[in-house]
Amino acid sequence: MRWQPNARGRLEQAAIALYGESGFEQTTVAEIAKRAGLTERTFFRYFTDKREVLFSGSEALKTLLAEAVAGAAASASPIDAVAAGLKAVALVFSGRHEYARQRGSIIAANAELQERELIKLASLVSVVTEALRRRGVMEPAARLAAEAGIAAFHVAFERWVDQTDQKDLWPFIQETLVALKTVTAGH
Amino acid sequence: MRWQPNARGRLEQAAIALYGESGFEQTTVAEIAKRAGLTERTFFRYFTDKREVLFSGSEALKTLLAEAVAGAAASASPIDAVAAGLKAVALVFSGRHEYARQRGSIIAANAELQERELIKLASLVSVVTEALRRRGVMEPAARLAAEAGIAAFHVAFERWVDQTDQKDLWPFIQETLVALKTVTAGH
DNA sequence: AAAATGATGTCATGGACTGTCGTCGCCGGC
DNA sequence: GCCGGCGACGACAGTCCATGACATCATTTT
Repeated sequence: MRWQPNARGRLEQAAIALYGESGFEQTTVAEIAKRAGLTERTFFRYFTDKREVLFSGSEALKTLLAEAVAGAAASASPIDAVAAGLKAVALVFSGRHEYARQRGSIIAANAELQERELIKLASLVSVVTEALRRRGVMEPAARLAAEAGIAAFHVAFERWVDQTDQKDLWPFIQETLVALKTVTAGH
Repeated sequence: MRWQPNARGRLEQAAIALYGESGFEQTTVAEIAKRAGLTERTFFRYFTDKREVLFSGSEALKTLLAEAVAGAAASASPIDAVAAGLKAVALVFSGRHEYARQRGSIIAANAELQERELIKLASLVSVVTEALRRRGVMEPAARLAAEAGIAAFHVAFERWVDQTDQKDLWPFIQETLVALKTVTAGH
């Protein structure tokens, strides 16, 4: 075999390790590649940019979310369909609390990474909006339900990451959705 | 006088013009500086990066928003205080519809710019959250009201930009807030 | 066994950003 | 009025991210 297997995985591991050890800005792509036993050029064949290493999972999340929203009970209201989607997403994170925490602290330390995180969340909003539209929800309700749901998810996720007791993400999302409902009601 | 006045303004004008003419990625900082009669190095003395030119106004928006939320009637609910803040912001955009449209189309054409736009919106969320906290609103209500309000603003702003008839932004925000309330109510 | 394929390396280049230092008008103290 | 500091800018060199073009070579196909 001419090359070691799983080049992508090695790059990913090397990158996350270095981002954690030295910080995102301080680590160069050349260093990542070297630790993975590859070249800088090869890094960019697997990841479009230095940030994308930390976000490659988001594609799978999009399809999962889209399908779960689409598959919600036909009788479910828009926001409940979104909630069903978020529940499916929450399941994926069970047992990944520690990973989410590490990744979160890397991202929290760098503005560029926060930008990327936000655009990934925005792409989730798009996907959910589209799924709701297919369920027959009209604009702007579809977009707003998606925005509200993803915002709740975001807040709930941060709260979940910031504590150690509760393993499951879903209860956090549920609580947050209820709180959101209360707050938008206006009294 | 050794140099022409208003270096910053000239850079801003040059940049926006070039971004509009040739696209954001295609225009180099060297070109911008040259058109402004300055050097690349000077560009980076005024703007932290190539994108920031299009977002320098957001700082003023933050303070305006914070003060308007803080200054809302003491009896106002959290979401109404946010709405009061958004109303103040909306006023700023009266008469800037055309500018908003141009700027919006530049941003829509480039993912990096969308990332920056999103982080600026996120910073508005932070500011509003903080203002609500000072009003005595507890977490997570403060954060959620801020997220919901800014999401509504975002949606309303896009709708406002995408049409030509209605000059005022505020009615769009009002409608969107009502729609959000309906959608989060869940039926 | 020759040819196509695919993963990687090598080389070269452009462009964003940064550090450093030099220049030179301007301004305040004296 | 002279002088030294200050502020705004230019000049220059350097780093790193990112990408294109092409070479290499094991594996697979035919």
